[in-house]
Amino acid sequence: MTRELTVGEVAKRSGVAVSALHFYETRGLIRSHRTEGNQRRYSRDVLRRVAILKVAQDVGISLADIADAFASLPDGRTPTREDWTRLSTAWKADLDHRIRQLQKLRDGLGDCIGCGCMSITACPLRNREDRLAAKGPGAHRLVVQ
Amino acid sequence: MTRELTVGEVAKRSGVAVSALHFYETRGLIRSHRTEGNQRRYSRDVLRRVAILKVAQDVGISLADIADAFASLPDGRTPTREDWTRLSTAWKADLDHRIRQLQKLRDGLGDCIGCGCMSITACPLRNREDRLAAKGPGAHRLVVQ
DNA sequence: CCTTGACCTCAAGTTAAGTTGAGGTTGTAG
DNA sequence: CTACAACCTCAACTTAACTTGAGGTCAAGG
Repeated sequence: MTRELTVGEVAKRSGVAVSALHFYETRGLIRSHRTEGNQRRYSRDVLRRVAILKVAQDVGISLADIADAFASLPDGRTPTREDWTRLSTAWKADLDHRIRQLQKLRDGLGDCIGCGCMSITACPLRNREDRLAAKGPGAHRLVVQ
Repeated sequence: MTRELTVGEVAKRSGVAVSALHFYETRGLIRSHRTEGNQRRYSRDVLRRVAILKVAQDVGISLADIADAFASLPDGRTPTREDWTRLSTAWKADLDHRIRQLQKLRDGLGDCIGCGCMSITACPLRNREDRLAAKGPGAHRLVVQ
């Protein structure tokens, strides 16, 4: 019952495609070992990894950043409660930050988009507009759902 | 002083690259008219459009969706306060929704990632895990910063 | 007039996060 | 022992949102 899982089983249980699991593996997000016949076998905690991966991804964290966070998890053994807690703490700060940003935006929009305040210097949107000039052309922005 | 703007000026003021402005134009997000010598000229309200575009993009709204929203803006004339307010209202609902989702996630993570509750059926993460199987392989997810 | 910087178009390249397909192997059920 | 589903690898394709480059035009200063 606490048998190891095949890719197909993990795919079914976690809701991601087999090809996505292969891909995550190349990115170091999950690991597996192989049977005699070269087929992947996963230990059960891969399910938790994938679940957390998806949740993080949904809130706009890139796979690269998730990989960085996962790097703090132990390599050889199944993560303990403490290991996950460390991650949780890191995520929580990030989520708090994102929530604050969204709230700022929502409130800024409520006050500003329709208010005609583009002409006054106090408007967040207007500020944004002229301040960002410094950033100039840069790298691609990420994409998230 | 209320002269029209060149691409370079808009780029500098709005903090996006000239190439990005060209690109937005092909996507119908902004418009310009041409001088005798075929150079673009923008009316001042393009600055507001771009500012809002970037803000919306930052919170994870795709250009396609932004274009949809912008489609409700008047074609010929400069948008009025009412026009922007309509947009603002649409954004606000979306932002509220996103904020609620993030909060749910943050709280869920706080309770769940480190709690070892993967084994009990009440855990949001665990539920997510097995419920999503229905979705199966699907379209790409978007990417946003 | 000529140079120099800003513009123009169009095609091709880039990154993220996967998917799709071809060609071949494994494992299990009948 | 033979189907047939599930697995394997590797290369190529996809989408979003741009950037980069090539090859050529426009405009303002000296």
